[in-house]
Formats: sequence, C-alpha cells, structure tokens
Amino acid sequence: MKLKEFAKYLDLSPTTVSRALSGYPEVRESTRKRVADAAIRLGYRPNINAVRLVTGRVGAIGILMERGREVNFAEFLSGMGERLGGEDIDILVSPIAEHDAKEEMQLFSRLVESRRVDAFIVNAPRPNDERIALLHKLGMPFLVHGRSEIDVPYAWLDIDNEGAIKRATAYLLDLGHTRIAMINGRPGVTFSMHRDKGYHDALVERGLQFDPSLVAHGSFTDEVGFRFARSFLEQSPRPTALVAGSMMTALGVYRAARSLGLIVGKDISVIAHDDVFPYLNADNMAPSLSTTRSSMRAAGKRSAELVLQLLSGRSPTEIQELWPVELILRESTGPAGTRA
Amino acid sequence: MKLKEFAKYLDLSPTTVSRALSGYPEVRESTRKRVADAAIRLGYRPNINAVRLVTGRVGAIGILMERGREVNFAEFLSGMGERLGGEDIDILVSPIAEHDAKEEMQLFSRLVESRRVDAFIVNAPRPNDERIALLHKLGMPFLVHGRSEIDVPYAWLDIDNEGAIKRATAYLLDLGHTRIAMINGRPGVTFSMHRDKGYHDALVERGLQFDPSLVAHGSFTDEVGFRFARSFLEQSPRPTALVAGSMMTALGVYRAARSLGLIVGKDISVIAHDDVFPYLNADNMAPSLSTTRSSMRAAGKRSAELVLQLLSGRSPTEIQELWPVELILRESTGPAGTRA
DNA sequence: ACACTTTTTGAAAACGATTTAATTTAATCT
DNA sequence: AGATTAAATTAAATCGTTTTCAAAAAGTGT
Repeated sequence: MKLKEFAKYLDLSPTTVSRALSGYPEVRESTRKRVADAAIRLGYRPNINAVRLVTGRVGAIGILMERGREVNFAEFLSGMGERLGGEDIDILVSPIAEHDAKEEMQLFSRLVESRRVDAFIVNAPRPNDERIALLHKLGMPFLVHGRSEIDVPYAWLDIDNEGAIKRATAYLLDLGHTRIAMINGRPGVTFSMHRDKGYHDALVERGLQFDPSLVAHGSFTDEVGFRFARSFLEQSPRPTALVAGSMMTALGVYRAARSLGLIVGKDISVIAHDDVFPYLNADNMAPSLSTTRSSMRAAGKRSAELVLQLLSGRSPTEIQELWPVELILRESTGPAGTRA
Repeated sequence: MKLKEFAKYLDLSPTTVSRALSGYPEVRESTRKRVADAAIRLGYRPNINAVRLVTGRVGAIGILMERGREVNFAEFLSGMGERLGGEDIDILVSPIAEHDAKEEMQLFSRLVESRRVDAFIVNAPRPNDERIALLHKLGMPFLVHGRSEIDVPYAWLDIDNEGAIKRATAYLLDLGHTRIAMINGRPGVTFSMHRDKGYHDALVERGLQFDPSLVAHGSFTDEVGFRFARSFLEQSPRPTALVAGSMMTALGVYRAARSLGLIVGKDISVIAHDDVFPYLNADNMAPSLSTTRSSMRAAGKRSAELVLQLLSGRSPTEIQELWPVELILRESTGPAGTRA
C-alpha cells in the first residue's frame, strides 16, 4: 500500500500521515494515534527506497570483511548488532579477498563512491591507510577500529595493544624470563606494530637486548602458531616464554609445546591475546591460558554507538577512545627456570 | 553530479545517457563510448537510491546472524562474498540475539516487511520454521541453507548431514566400536535432527541398541565439547568412540581425553564434523582429526549463486541441492579395544 | 528522390516518499 | 466579539533516476 492510498483511507493528507508516523511534534496526538493504529492494522510501511531517495540517507553502515579475519570480524559484527538492534540501520558487509591491494582499493572506492552506506567502519588499518585518505577526501563519515598514522583527522576506537603487550612482557620478565619470543599478527597493520613496540620497549626498559629473531608475524591461525612456536622452541637456548597474538595462535603454541614434550606453565610460559570468543575459553584450556583480554564484541557495540554519534553530527576529532586491556593471569605462566 | 547535469555536459538527453550506462542495445556504439569515458572522467555515478526507487530493486540480500553461530556464519558470508564480488549486490547482515523466539520473529518480520532486501537466506532452519512460512506468505524470494519440514515449497541447499554421520558412525562400527557417543549441535534445529537420525540408523542397521544417554546436544563450543566428553568418558563402561559436531567441540573432546589420561586414536576414537576453517585445521591437530568435511565457504558461495538465480526468475522448487560430505580418515580413529 | 525500415535520440511520466511554504482551524487575550 | 497567536493540516515541489511512447535521424531498396 502506498502513502497516498493510506492517507486517503484515513481522510488525511499524505503530509500529515508522514509526519504522524515519523513522530513530528506538529500533529495532534489523537491524529497520530489514529494513524499509527491504522498503519499497523493495514500493514502500511513507507517504501524504503523512496524514503532514502528523499532524505538522502541510506540507513546502513558499511564494513569490510577481509578474508582471513572472519573470526574476529564475526564477533565485532555481533557487537554492532547489539547496539543497532532498535535503530533502523542495517549493516552492510562487503567481503573482500585482500589478494591484491590495488584491487582491494578499487572495490573500496566503488563501494564508497556509490554511497550505499551512510558511514563506514574501517578495520585493521595500516599506518598509511589509503582507505582512510579516500573516505576523508570524499567526506564520508567513518570510524576506524584501530589506529593509523595517516595525516588526516579521523574518529577511532582502539585497544591499547602496545600497553597490553608491554605489560604482558614485563610480567614475564618479572617472573625471571629473559628469552621471550613473540608470535605477532600480520606484518604491516598498525596493531601488530603497536604490539611490536610494547614488546620491544618492555625488554629495553629492563636493559635487555631486543632480538628480532625472537619475533614472528603471521595471521591468527592455529597453523601459524604451531609452526613458529616449533621453530622457536627448537632453538637453543630455548625461549622460556612466549607471547601469542591470539587464541588461535595459542592453540598452535600449546600443540607445539606438547609435541616437544614441554609443559606449558613450567617449561614454557605462554600469554596470548584473547578477543573473547564464546566458543573458545582461555579458562578452559589445559593448562588455563594467561591472557591479555579485550572483548571484540564490546568494541563492535561501542563502534556502532560512535558511528551513530558521528551521523548525528558529532565531530570526528572528538572521537578517540583508547581502551585499556586486562591482563589475566592463569596457569600458563610461571617462574622461569623451574624445569628448563 | 546528477544525471541531468551530466547529460547536459554531453549534450545528450538523460534518457540516452542512462541507456548508454546500463548497456541497452539501442544506443550507438560511439555514443556509448563517449558517455562511458565521460562518466569515468567526471566521476558520475547514478544515485543509488533513485535507481532503487524506480527499479523497485534494493540490490541486497539479507541474512541473519544468530548469536552463538558467528564462527560458521563468518565463513558462509565470506563464501557469499566470493560470488557477489562482481555483482552490484550487497549483503545485509542483521545480527540477532535468539534469546526470545517471539522477539526474534518480530525482528524478522520487520526486516522482511520493510523490504530492505531483494531476497533472504535463512540459516539453521527448524523443522517447522515460522520464518520460512512468513517469507513464503510475503512472496519474498529466499533460499534456505539447510532444510525444514514445513509444508511450503522453498529453495534449499543443504549438506547430507544424515548420510555423513551415518557413514562416520558405520565406520566406527566397522572398527569394532560398539559404545559410540555423539555430541551433536543444538537441539531443535533440523541439521541436528538429521545427524541424530544418521547416528541412530547406523547403529540400528547393525542390530545395535540405540542408547539415548550416549547422545548430547549443545552449541558448537569448546566448552560444550569438554563437558559432555568428560561426562561420557567417565561412564563405565566407557564409550570407545565419539562423534563430535564441530571442530570446536572436538577441541573440547581432545582436552577432556587428555585430562583423563586417554589417548585419542587409541583409547578413544574421535570423528568430528569440519566446516573447514582457515584458522583451525584438522590435519594439524595432535593427533590429526578424522572428519566429515564440507566447506561452509563453498556453501556460502553456491548459496549466493542460487539466490541470484532465484532473483532472475528461476523457480524455487527447482532449487534443491543436497551436497555429499567427505569422510576423511586421519589418526584420531583406530580399532576398538587396542588399549581399553 | 521517394517511400519504407531500422537505428538513435528525447520529452515526459512514473517511482513513493519528505518537506517547505501556505492555509485552515483552534486557542488565547483584550 | 474581534484581533492575535498558536496549532494542525495540506498543496505542491522535490529527491534522481528509469522507462514508455513518440519523434528524429540514418539506411535501404527501387
């Protein structure tokens, strides 16, 4: 049913009906009630495309899903959903392959320029991220989940990766560990670099030498965790502690330790970063896994909120949130030298 | 820039320009070229909302993301993206909480009735799924990923859960196992029921008694896997084999076995269903895990294709694909009685 | 050069809402 | 009651395309 017919049925003008439904103040309460009731009864709903054309708003937030990052992404998305539930705003997901940086950027441009969304969320930014430059240039509102080093103002929400890893590393140092390895995330993205820095600084501040051969980079998979952990643990002298980039990585690390007959928490201490997945719990691992913890879901929820604020006019430069990260100690960390 | 201005610049009518860009045959090749070049040069793009209003198409496929199923979902989504890459069609994700079935259904109605999408994909259907009934009633094209038992015609793509689990169970029986436990998915969804049936039939066809106390249901998490595996493995007589619903479940199962000093592949044989995640590989587990395997990503890709066909007029009743499931034998399965 | 097709192009009418500016109705004040 | 102000309603313009139907231009065959 169209507005026109619906209005005629109510013996009102389309104008009044439209206003009544959108909650404008200048329509009499009794009229509004009458309209609202009839709308439900007759099942009238404004044609969304017409609304969008005339208001210029699309009613959607865009977000890219990069191949290989689906796990974290899903949690983030779920968090967004929590906030966006009541709002009349959809989430538009564009899965991309990330094979080719140029191709990726082209897809991105098309997506942004065709204005299918009111705002964007940029994930896993790089230090000099073209996407951010483009969004800024085009005047499309956007929030960066993470940080970049690019020279344009932008709104962001990030967790304190540097501080978290620094603290984790320092804690391992406190336990007496001196050879500490790290399996970080993919190279080139800002958050990996922040973690590198946290690790590096913790060592240097204690007067220890930074040894680049103890740091590896790779995606957050069981496989990467296993491979690098094996190669670290086969070195001699063997590292006595290991910082892992994710829960998946940690699974691989545990497996590698086990395969070498090493006991996690004794022969090798492990701390991993935990994005808090409902299906994989650090407490439940054996031994339970010490983690730096920050909920991806919570970040998604808050990001949605911030984008909403952005859309209602808040200045991007005011939106800069750096979340602290918890350090949760469990059984996978212990004093150095107990058995090694 | 608007079509009108753009057309004026080219000294053509909006009509011709529109046609040239949409590839209609009745525009001269030289004209089309001129228009296309200018469009790129000046960066003209049709306003998407105007296009949608006039064509009546939204250019989006809707899909629900249920809380707790994010892992699988992300893979599926990623697969959809592979197919939808070139098309001008977005994926609209609505995360839902699944707390309350009534609430869920309301959200769903709102989503469907407001026609923000051209088609829907329904995931994890139940035997009598109201969502399917609603979509059918409203005439919204949709594809079910999985199957229902509802009495309306619908397009579906499913994997042969029943056959897969039947084969897995039969294989374990062939190895001499007689007490085989199963940790299945959530109760109430069709695919869990199909798996139950496969398990049940395999036993019964060999003349074995079906023992309901050996079957558990729960979500696909490490935690659920652990808890149920523990309780199964503490029974006496202890089951000598276990069928697990997912890779996450299997992680919990492995942990439970380890915690009881049991060796997977010797004391307890394990087969799990593997949706093929890039971050968790059955080959890499220790011992490597025998699986029934079917790629969730491939299903997503194919689903997108089928929805596209649906949108271009193919009849829903013609679309019914049942995919076979591979059984991959690795080290986690072995003959019964070796050590027990 | 003429009549007749076939190609190309264009004018104007949708598509279905929101919103501005104008008008009517009701309320308030002397 | 009449003038003034405030509240409620509406007519008409607008958003930016696509598409129908008609007209102009270009070919074709005699």
